[in-house]
Amino acid sequence: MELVLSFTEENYLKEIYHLFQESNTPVSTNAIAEVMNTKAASVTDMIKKLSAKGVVSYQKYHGVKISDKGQKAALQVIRKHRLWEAFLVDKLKFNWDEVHDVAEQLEHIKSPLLIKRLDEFLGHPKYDPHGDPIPDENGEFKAKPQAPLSTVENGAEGVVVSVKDASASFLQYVDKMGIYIGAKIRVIEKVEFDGSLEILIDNKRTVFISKEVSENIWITE
Amino acid sequence: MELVLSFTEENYLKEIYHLFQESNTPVSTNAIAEVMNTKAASVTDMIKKLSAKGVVSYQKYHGVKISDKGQKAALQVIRKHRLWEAFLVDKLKFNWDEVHDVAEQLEHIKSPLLIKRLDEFLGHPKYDPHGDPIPDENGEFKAKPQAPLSTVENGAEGVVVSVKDASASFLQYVDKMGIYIGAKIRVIEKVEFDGSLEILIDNKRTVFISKEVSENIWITE
DNA sequence: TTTCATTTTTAGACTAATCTAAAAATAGAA
DNA sequence: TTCTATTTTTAGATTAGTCTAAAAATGAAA
Ligand SMILES: [Mn+2]
Ligand SMILES: [Mn+2]
Ligand SMILES: [Mn+2]
Ligand SMILES: [Mn+2]
Repeated sequence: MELVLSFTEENYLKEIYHLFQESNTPVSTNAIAEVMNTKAASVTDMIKKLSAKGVVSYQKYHGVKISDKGQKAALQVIRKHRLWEAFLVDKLKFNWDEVHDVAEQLEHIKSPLLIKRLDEFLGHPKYDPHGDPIPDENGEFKAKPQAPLSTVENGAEGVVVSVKDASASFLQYVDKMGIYIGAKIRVIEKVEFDGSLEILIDNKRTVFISKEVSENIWITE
Repeated sequence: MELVLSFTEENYLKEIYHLFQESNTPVSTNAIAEVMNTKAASVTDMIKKLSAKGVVSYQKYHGVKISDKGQKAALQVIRKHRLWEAFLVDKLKFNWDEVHDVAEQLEHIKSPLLIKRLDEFLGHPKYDPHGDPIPDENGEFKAKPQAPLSTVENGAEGVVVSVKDASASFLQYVDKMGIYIGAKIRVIEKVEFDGSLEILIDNKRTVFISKEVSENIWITE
C-alpha cells in the first residue's frame, strides 16, 4: 500500500497543491492545464489517475481537492525542491535566478537518505533562496508574516521577505533594481491609475516598479 | 543538430559503451538485453533509435558498435555518475555501498552548470569511491594500471585500486573482509581447484575469498 | 426557465518504452 | 553443404502521457 508517484504525477500534484492553497476551493481543470502547460483533456486523464491513488478527490465537472495524503506527498516534493535550491545557491554558488529549472529536475530524485543528509549538510535551512519556507520531514513549515508590496499603504516600510516568481527574467530584473531578500523598502508613492510604485531601497536608491512586479515582492507587515 | 537523449537512451548507451570497451567487438542484442534487464525485442527497437541519432552503428543481425559521438555522450553520463558518487561519499557521508542507485538517478540531471560547479566544489576529483576514473569535460581520463586479484601470481603484492562490482551486497562483503581502496594485499595461496585465494590484508589479517570476488578486486601491478 | 457561451469530458490517435509470440537469419555441427 | 539450435527481428499489444476534435454538462444572462 505504499504510495508511488511518477515524475509527471508529482508535478501535477505539486501544482494542484499550490492552486488549492491559493483559493481553498476546488481547483478547475483549466487552471491546472494553464500552470502545467497542457490541455484540459490531458488534465482530466491525469486527475483520474491521481484520484485513483487517493491523493486528490474529484467530482466530475466540479474540480479537484487535494487530500491529506496528497498534501503530505506534495509537501515532500516541495521540500526537496527548496532544499536543492538552497544547496545550489549556498554550496555551488548559483545565482537565485539559475536554480529553479535544475531544482525542477532534482526534486524527483527518490532517496530518503539523500534528503536527510542534504538537509543536515545544509544545516537544516528554514528558507530557500527566494524566501519560501522549507517544509520539514513531517511537512511542517512556518512562513514569515508578509504581504505583497502591491497591497501596502503609501509611506509603508518593510523588509523583503520573499519573491513569488522564480523565473530567471523576473529575478534578473529584481537584481537590476537592487532588490534582494532582506532589502529595506519604503513606498514613496503609489500611482492610483496603474498601481505602479515608487519605492526607496535601503534608504539609498529610488526606483519605479509596475503593479505586476510589486505583486511578486513580499515584505514584512 | 543538437544531440538530445532520453533518460532511457542514456542508460542504453552507457551500457553499450561498457560492453564495447570490454570486447572491442560489436555488442550483441542479447548482451545488451542482459545488462539492461529487458528483452531482446526491446533492445532491437532501441538500437534503431540510437542508430538514427548517430550514437551507434548497427548492422542487422550483427550487433552494434558505439560511434565517436556516442562515446562522447556515454562518457559524459559516466562523468556525472561518478562525480555524484564522489559527492555523496565525500560531502554527504554515504558509504560506498549506498551511492550507486542514487547516482543512477542523478546522472540524468541535465545542467552543464551544475556539473561544472559540482566538479569544482569537489576539487576536480580524479576517481570515484570505487576507484573508477572520472572523465573530464572532454571525456578524457586515466585509469591507474591495475589487474584483477584473480590473475596475479602466488606471493604477489599490491594495493587495491578499484572494485568492479558496485552492488551493495558485494561492497558490504568487501567491507566485512577488511578490504578497501588503498588496502595492501598479498596473495598467500591460490587454490588451483576453484581459483579461490588466501590473502593477507595490510600485513595483519588473513582471509579467504572466492574466485568470483577476486575477479572484482583490482590491485596495482 | 430557457438559451447559449464556456468549461469539461470523451473519443480516438500518437509517441516512447516495454512485452510475448512468431518468423527470419545466422553460424556451427554433422 | 545441409541441418538445426540459437539469436535476432518483426508483428501486434500494452501503458503512460500527450494531443485534437467532438460531445456533454454547467451556469449565468436574458
Ligand atoms: Mn523553484
Ligand atoms: Mn524557490
Ligand atoms: Mn556506480
Ligand atoms: Mn562507482
